[in-house]
Amino acid sequence: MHRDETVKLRAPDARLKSYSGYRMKRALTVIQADVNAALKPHGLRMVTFSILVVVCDAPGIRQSDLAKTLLIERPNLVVLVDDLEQRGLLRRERVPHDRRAYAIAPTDLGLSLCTKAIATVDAHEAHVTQHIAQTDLPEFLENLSKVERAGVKGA
Amino acid sequence: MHRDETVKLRAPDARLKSYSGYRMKRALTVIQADVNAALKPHGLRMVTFSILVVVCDAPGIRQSDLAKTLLIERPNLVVLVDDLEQRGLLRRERVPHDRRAYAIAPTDLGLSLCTKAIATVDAHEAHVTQHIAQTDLPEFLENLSKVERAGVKGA
DNA sequence: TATTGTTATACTCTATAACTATA
DNA sequence: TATAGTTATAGAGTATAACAATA
Repeated sequence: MHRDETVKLRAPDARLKSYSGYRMKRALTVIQADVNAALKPHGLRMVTFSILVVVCDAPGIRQSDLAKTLLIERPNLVVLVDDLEQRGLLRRERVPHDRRAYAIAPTDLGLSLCTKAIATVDAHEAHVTQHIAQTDLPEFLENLSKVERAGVKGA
Repeated sequence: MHRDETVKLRAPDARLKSYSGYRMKRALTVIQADVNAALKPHGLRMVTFSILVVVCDAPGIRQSDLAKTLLIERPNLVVLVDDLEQRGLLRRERVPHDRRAYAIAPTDLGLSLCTKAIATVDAHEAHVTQHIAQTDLPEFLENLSKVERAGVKGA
């Protein structure tokens, strides 16, 4: 075993750690796998959970507004809504005065699943942020949004 | 135009915004597209940049340690290293006393590209964090690592 | 038996062009 | 002309099983 030098060397990614994008990617990789595992019993992933929550919170939202809200390209949203619709969690209804558009609304099944899934994700969120002081949490969340706003799409 | 109600309504994703994973995903989507665009002239993406930086910073690192460091599955790393090797940016060298392993080292070309790419990404990082107070930045980065450590893989 | 690098594979995510039907 | 939803497609990212060579 020539490799264990006892002396603790500088981490190979020490330089990368100065980049917020690198830290964010690592953190997200870990907790997304985690939340997806937590949502699996509900038959949901992080994306489909997000869609369900928005539709339950803003029933009748247009599909295109849903895409804009979640930063999902419209073509990619189609199959996701298809999936949730086929499982009876939400419905595509026609918009009265615009026959191009669809209003997305939750079914009773969708609403009840949403409530359960939210409880699961809330518990998970508490776990994820356990090492951050409660008082620092709002600032942390706000800083994440500040980073988002600094991107080209937000500027 | 029946839809503009003048009254500013609650954002449809208001509830989702209480989740760090949701905010992180949004922020990362935006800035990753941004940094990838900035790295494109160098022929690099965020992943390949990360690999190059680690290899330049820890020349001779084993391929498997590189994978562990960057949270990349070994099979997925192979093609990435292939790409950088074929472009003459790094080399696979044999490890003296373990003929299974490869030590990855940068070429002169790789070292010089790395220097240039780091300058690009440093400038980009300054832009990304422009809305965060300088004094808050270390805490923000540390909180991202705290989230990572809270994940199953780190606990 | 375990580990290193590899191949093959599959599923998800992201992004763009182009079509249709409406406006 | 422009927009909403859709189809098709391609490129990335992520994950697992299984193999050969070596420890």
